[in-house]
Amino acid sequence: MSRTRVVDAGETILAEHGEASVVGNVIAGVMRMTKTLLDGRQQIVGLVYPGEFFGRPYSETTEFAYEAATDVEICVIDRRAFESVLARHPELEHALLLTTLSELAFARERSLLLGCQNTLERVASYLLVMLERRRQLLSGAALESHKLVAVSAISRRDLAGYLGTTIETISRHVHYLSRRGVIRIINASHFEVLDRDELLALSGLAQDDLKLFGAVRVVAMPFGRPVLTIINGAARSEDRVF
Amino acid sequence: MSRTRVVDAGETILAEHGEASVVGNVIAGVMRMTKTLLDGRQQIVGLVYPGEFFGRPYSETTEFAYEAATDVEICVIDRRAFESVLARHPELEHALLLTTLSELAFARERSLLLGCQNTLERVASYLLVMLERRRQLLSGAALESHKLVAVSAISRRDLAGYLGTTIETISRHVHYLSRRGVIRIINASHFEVLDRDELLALSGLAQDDLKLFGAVRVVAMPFGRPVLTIINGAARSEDRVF
DNA sequence: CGCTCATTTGACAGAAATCAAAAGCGGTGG
DNA sequence: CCACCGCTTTTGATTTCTGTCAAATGAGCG
Repeated sequence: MSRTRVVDAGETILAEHGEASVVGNVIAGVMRMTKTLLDGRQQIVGLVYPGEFFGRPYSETTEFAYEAATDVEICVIDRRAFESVLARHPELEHALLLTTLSELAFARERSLLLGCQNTLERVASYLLVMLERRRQLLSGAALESHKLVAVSAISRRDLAGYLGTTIETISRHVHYLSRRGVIRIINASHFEVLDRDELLALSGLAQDDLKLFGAVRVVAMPFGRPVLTIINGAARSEDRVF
Repeated sequence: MSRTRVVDAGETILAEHGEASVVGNVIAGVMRMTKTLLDGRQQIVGLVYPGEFFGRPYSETTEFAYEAATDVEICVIDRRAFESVLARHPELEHALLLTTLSELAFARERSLLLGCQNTLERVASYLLVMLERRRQLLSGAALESHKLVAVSAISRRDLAGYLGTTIETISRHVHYLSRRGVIRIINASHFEVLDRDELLALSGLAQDDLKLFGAVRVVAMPFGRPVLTIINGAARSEDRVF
């Protein structure tokens, strides 16, 4: 029922306001979800990481575009076929509900970021999230606590689009954090976090706000080759529903 | 299993990062969902209108506060009791999934508003949404097309919090729209839209973006007294699942 | 009628976008 | 191995938008 596709960076998988023909999940690489204003201004409303679900079930059309932010390997299935699988497997539909509820909480968390954090706070928040993501991917044992490296998988341009700012502003703030000794710049996409507490303070977020990033974000789907499944922050590999 | 409560404007129904003890739906009035930064800055991440569902199923804690933006009448049920109802009624869980998917699309639409629309565009977008909401509530026959009145149910302060701006900025833009003849100010919360096309142009949104506001937002829950149920823009009253 | 609170209007300041130029980085080919 | 080219990132100067502070006006209400 499903098939694997490799898509080059920049290619569109589903167009904005187009037919919601397929759903699927990302195997490798990162997808971006974008919305565009009439004059061309564009906002990245979400990023889809390996193991995560993408697409729009139960709708004929998409609300935003799904594009490859990096070269991606994805597994796709016809949307209607997927819906009929869900109808036959309530436990899978339940899993999708849990994922969607988490995504919703996450999307609303982003309202806080875009609505009332300044750009320095946004950069700090992003670094904290990248750090958290990395800590989850590496299992507890493999993670040396003194090597707190935040890795940004996407281009600076996409990062700016995601944080609702510009590449210039991000550059300035990253270097400001470096000068203050909060981070060490390894290269344009790798940052060693020297003072996580300070970064948290600079983000303006409450400790509890970061818990959100450890929630269920991945739902193992009944198709595709095994992907990393993350459930409540505990990483397990090689999970497969069917 | 459920009970009706009346809550005064300003009261908190569920606290941020508190126990997600109950879920429910709004019968009358408007609730706001808020998140607060450590220094007190606050963002309204969502509004809950009559007939709409609120609360956080399948989580022990809330990600944001639910407060009464106006005096509200709500119907509440213990969260765990609700979850067990869902477990026994897959069709209800399915309905909740559809609602959650729509809410998610809506939350992401708001990322566009907060991330790359200027404050005038946000005000224009809000007026268009209020107009759309009103057109849906009034059935086709009752709606005189030449009376395009956008009604804001919430205080100016809450509106500012929702649009990620200030009351002063909103005031300036509303009066600018009035001077340009795009709207007529009836009073602080009622605006007659004189030129909907111009408002749409000023919002920067594509026509299709507004369709989103006509999607399923209400799920009839198996408790509470009958509420107005809106399904795909068609208003029906007195619907009840049980 | 006067009180309180919300809204409007004005002046000003600060944050961040924009525009422009320089520097850095990576790949290619001589 | 090094020079060259194109692209991304960084840095600087300037402008614009919008938030902040403060005062005036208006609406609602006892």
